Amino acid sequence: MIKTDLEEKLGIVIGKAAGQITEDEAFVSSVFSLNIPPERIHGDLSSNSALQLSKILKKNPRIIAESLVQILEKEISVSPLKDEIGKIEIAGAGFINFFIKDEYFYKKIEEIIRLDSDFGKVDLGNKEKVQIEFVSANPTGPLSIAHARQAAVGDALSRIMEFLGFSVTREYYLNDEGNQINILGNSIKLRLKELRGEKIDFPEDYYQGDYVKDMAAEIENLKLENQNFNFSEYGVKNILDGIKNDLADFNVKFNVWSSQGALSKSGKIEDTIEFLRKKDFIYDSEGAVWFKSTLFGDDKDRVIIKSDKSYTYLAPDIAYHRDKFARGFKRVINLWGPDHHGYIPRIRAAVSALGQEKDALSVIIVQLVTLLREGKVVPMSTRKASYVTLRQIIDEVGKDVARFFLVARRVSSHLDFDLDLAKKESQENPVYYIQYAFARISSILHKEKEENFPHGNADLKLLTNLEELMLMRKLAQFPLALSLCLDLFDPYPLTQYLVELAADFHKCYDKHKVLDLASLDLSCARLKLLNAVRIVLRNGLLLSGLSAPERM
RNA sequence: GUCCCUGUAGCUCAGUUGGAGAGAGCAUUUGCCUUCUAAGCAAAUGGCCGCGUGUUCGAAUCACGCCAGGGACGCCA
Repeated sequence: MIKTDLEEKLGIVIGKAAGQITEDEAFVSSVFSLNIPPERIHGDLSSNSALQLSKILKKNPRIIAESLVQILEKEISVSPLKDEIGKIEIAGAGFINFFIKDEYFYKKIEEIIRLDSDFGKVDLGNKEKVQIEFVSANPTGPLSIAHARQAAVGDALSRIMEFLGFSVTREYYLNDEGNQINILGNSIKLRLKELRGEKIDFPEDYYQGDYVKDMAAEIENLKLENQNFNFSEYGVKNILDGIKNDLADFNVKFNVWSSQGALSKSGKIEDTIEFLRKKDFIYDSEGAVWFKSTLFGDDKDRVIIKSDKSYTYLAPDIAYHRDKFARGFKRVINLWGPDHHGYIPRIRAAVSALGQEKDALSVIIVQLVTLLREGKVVPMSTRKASYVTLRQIIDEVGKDVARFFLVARRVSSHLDFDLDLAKKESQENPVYYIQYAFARISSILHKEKEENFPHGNADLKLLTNLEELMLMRKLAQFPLALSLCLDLFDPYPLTQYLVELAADFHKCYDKHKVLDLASLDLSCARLKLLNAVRIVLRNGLLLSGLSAPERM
């Protein structure tokens, strides 16, 4: 969790004070937390230390709070904190509330403007190499709304982690061999026959989508088929191009596309199995080869080579994960759909067997999206092709609306995406609420250039209205929102924060006119504040993968 | 049967990890543009936080048990 300098320093002082009361400093330093109180009148920071201590000391929390405050006031008066902390109050059951002096926030504004696009950047990652693998949809059909959610979440998370000092590689694992790919090739072949007038019987488990017919038509039109024509290869390449194109239009980029076919050819699967066999994590039984995953907490051992000598999906996947760590990643994050959740103990076992620490692998289950049209559930199945594609979503509701919608909720939440509602509400969509704030500021700053308000050295002390003070406080909380995203491995707290920031801005905008030649000094101070708001809004929008339009 | 996710306002969802009168957006109702973008602001209405028991000074939050919805439990990928 990121703490501001102020919180850090204050935390130490509270720890000391609590230590004096309990005579056990080591214990108390971990007990309390600093929070933001529910209402402004309660101050800017709140400590529950007295409530926590009352548990151990078996005394009335308010009495403990009073002794704590006495010590705190004394300590603070002789420390640098005296310039930043104002009033200290006891409220409620025994909360100790701190009021931060406005000077602290004026300095924050200066800091934001100075750091600009770097504001909020805290080096938590120390350039640690992190791999985030997401989407990884099989190249047997276009991306669906479920993939879109993974794409939006994975991309935003990557941006945030990069911003917080990690060296992030975004990777797409391409399952470009095996049964399903053969079926894809056969599906195209059969559609081509059909196109040429042959009577065919199209099996139910073949790919039913129109894109298969389209590919068949292209093969026919361009006369691509010859003796050695590989339908599967053609299908994979064609579909993959479409996937890449869709992702690019969704503002999602990958650094590495990993091919399972290439992995097979490299011999790394055999090497990995050999490695595990030497460690005695492998045995033969019933004509198959098994991985002793129970040694590492799995329910039962898993087959990696079937009795027909072909691999199960697990074999290349273990090799793939071995390869990830061999490439130097200290932390590997997989975004998977909920249908893979039963697979987690297996792959965790494999990673442990490969000699990696437990927390080197994080698996984030991105819950399903239920797509609704006119209030009815749209069924999703790649084989049956009765689903809505990412492309359609982008075309129908727009990239920003879709991305915001997909990223603004906890990944562990099931999500209802009503297409008609999304379109209908697009006028009132929260993403526009945020972008509108940015556009309004841009407009003022644009106008200011014509009229020339010299706000570079403006006196921020002139900002004393409640709305302005609230806005400044919200700006200072930006790093907190980012750190929450990192703690949860989920970008939604950032979008939440941006809505709040935009709301504080709109309130301020509505009440206080910025550009007024009659009160030049005040105008300049407000311009400086707006500049800081503009910077934070822009940083936040970009980290969420959303655009920051200057006009709307 | 076992495991995972979810259950909070009419709808979609937050609730900073156990704290202060339960919040936001949409929907409904009512005000506010001769002034920097009304894609905005202000206000009203709306709650057995799925149900029960327990732990605690304190529970939407933790534990246990139910109920409901979704998903996973292969020598498929």
